[in-house]
Amino acid sequence: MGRIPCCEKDNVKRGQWTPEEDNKLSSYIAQHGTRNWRLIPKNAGLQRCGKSCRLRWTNYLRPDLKHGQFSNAEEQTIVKLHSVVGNRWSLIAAQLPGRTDNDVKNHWNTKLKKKLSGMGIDPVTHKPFSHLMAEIATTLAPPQVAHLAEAALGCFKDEMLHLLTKKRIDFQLQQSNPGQGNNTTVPYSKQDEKDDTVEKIKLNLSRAIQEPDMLPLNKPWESTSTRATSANFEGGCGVFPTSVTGYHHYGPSSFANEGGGSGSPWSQSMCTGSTCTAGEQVRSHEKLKDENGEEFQGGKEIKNATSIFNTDCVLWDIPSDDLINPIYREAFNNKE
DNA sequence: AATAGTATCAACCGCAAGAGC
DNA sequence: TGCTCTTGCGGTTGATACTAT
Repeated sequence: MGRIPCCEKDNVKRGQWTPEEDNKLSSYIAQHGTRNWRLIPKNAGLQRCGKSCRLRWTNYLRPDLKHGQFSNAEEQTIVKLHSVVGNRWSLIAAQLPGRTDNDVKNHWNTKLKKKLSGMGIDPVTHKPFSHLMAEIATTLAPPQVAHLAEAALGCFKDEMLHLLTKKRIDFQLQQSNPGQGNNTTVPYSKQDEKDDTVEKIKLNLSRAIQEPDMLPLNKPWESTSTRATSANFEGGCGVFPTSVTGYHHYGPSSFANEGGGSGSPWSQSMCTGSTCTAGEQVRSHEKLKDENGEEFQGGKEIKNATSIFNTDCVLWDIPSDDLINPIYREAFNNKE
């Protein structure tokens, strides 16, 4: 028979809230609190679903909310946290007083994602993807590149292909004009040229081409052994699995050593094709282990999200200048 | 000035897990 | 232990505002 609806939809108003409705809800909650959202609309004289009331209150009416633009510092915080926890908007929002998960999510989707993408950084992995894909582009035929770009970077395929096209030209120019190859397309292209990670990835890409189906389906982190291991915290810091190089460290070191670390720049995209995020890899209810080997659970169980961030391995308990990708820093400093 | 395209963000949806019985 | 209800979450949608042509 399916799921029981949370309320009688026929008798429920939907869409934008009016000021009168806001007043009714606010004054009711001021008097009675927020216990039992199902009853609140009834008691407050609102023809709304309880869920809708809760959302309106938490995302808009709550008196402690900020409604203005995101500050530079807030944006930096979002980017940093997203690089560690992925799309765990509630966790990120918990670090930003006055901001809701919806705010953060919207801001990420409408502004920050594009900003990073425009900077040549994959917003999913927070790694500069251009140098890697350019390497691949020099060795593979375009259809293969397109296929792999899609598999590896999912929803950023278009941006990637754009960069690839540009990069291929740059590389060709570089090769034909040695010494003049001033590649300004994307930051970090020089720094990682010898990165053996690239070689490893290329090797795996070659294998992927031979077995195209493996890309979206191969989810090693779902296997019992890998899953268990990947959920562990190494030394108290987050370690994410990669199907290519073992583990990708998503802690300060990987920022400090951007692009030169042991992790695969595309490991996260690789893992689920188009929609994988760090958050999906450390699912909210997976058991995690802290540095003492004690289990805890991510996400919803952690009512006070700061508990994660106040451990000995506080990823951002470090001066932001030491932590954040220099590319980010530059971009944020140039923030319009 | 009109229209089309794009960006923004409030609101909705379904799912999953916790709480309580 | 299992069921129901409630709550929280992340993804998605749609209305509106804004910009370009």
